[in-house]
Amino acid sequence: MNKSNLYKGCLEPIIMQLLSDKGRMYGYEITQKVKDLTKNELQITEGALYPLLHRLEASGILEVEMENIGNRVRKYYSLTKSGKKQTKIALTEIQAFLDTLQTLVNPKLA
Amino acid sequence: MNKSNLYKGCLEPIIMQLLSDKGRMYGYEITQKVKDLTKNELQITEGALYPLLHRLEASGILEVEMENIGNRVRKYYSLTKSGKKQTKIALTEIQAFLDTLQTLVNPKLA
DNA sequence: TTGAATACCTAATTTGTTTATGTATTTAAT
DNA sequence: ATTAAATACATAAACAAATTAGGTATTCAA
Repeated sequence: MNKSNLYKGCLEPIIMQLLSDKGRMYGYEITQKVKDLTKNELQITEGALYPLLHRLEASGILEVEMENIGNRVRKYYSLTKSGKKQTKIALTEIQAFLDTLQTLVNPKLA
Repeated sequence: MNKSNLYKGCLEPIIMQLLSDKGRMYGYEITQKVKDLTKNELQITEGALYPLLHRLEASGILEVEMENIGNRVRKYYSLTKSGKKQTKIALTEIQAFLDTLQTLVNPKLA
């Protein structure tokens, strides 16, 4: 993540962390998991999620396995080897970003 | 801040917090202060800052005092009464947002 | 005297969202 | 049996908040 980006791109590390934790997930599952984990605070919209998953796949961070569930197709995403490396970096960066924001927004806790 | 906004609008509460803390500041001073406080991690661009200050002024959150420093004009911004109320709300919201992100990105610390 | 720092500003562009819309299957309720 | 809600994928248009790039002008330091 570009450090000068004050805000954008939090969705990407969130998804990378989840996949790092769960091994593999499909899109809809991710939306539900985030909704669950955040007690409905964060609702990932599909319009944000699916294009992002496609971008991460195209850039070699994620790989996809199709699975047939009844007559329905489910697309399971997981981190590639390269994706795992980049996840470590991304998580370190977003953690630094959150720490920075935290001290700015609540300097008493600094 | 819209809770479903995964990212946007962190600059706004940062500025509100700073003004809440310092009483009054001018634009350039804000950029330098943030740069300082974050050890060069966050560089607020003027293209983001000035339009935001103008928006906050237009919406009655900030008020402005012009001051002549030599031949130069400095615009000091401070929170209005209404702005102070909204700052409390904004800071509570961004804190919740940061906590949420924190647990997602590092569930071990949850 | 010249470049860097101070101090303001805006327009065009980029980017990552939301909103809206679509398809189709499966499950639960009436 | 029928219908609504949930599951599961997807994309296009619109939007908002940033970046980039440009501008003006003063002050300070080399």
